[in-house]
Amino acid sequence: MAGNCRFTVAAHICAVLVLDPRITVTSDFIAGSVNTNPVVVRRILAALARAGLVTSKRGQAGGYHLAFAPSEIDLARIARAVDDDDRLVFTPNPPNPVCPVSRSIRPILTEAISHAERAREAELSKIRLSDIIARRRM
Amino acid sequence: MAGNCRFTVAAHICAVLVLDPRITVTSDFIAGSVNTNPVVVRRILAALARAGLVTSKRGQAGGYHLAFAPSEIDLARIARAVDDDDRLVFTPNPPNPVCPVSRSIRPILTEAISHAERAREAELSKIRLSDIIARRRM
DNA sequence: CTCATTCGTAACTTTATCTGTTTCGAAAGG
DNA sequence: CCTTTCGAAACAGATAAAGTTACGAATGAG
Repeated sequence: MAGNCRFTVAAHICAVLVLDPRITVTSDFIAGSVNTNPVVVRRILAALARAGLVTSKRGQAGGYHLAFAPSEIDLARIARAVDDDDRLVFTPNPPNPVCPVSRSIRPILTEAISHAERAREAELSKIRLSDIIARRRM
Repeated sequence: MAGNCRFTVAAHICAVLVLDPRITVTSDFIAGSVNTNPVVVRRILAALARAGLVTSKRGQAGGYHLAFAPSEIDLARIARAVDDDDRLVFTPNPPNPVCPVSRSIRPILTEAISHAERAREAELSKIRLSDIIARRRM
């Protein structure tokens, strides 16, 4: 698996939190919707909380809330919250200083990849939680 | 490691092949530039050959050639050749049919991710091998 | 105050993937 | 014939993700 499900699970979790914003939702309830373990859900929610997208409360009647209106949270924000910032894209081996390609290719590719990631994020930012809720089958 | 170095290594390999298109380059030589094992290089080259981007010849004076002019190969083409098509983005667990979010979120996210990937590819396609060679330090 | 509930987090297992390596057969040519 | 070189399988080690167990800390109900 050269990837992970954190982004889609995080989006799913956020969508559940939107369903009825008045209710404090427990990780146990969300785990039922996502069909996984509550600790897995709490791990994702911890990342979302670190990014300021959700708030949490412990104890009885505790659980999670969205920190923003559904129209203020887009998919790019969710992706940034749960995606690993420094994914390995270059071999850890040092470049061969004798080879002209080796000497110069990294900054060129770094720039290209950075532009590509920005384009990807821009596209994800077009979809907001409010759009997802509007399009769901009831 | 939630990722791999195949794309950057593949781009590096292609750039080496461009250096002098008259020469048939061995995986051993390329491995020296990339600073890794020849078998690793051949694995990447096998993917590039499957995509039709390079040709190979066995035996003495054997090795690899680009199948197209450097101006006809862009980074998106290289990425498509070596990237896993069906990366895991959804949890393998079945959706919970009782939950309205669970029932409807996958197609919505699938579409959003597909648009985002298209935007990423479009950006990568702007850089061609000829651009990379033109920008290298000699 | 006590106790049940719930989050926060660490630790561990299982599984999957990537990279590197060894090995060997097949093709190609000197 | 024999060296070179690719093609591909097989394996080890490292890393990461997902799931699970466990337990402490916070919170509020009674």
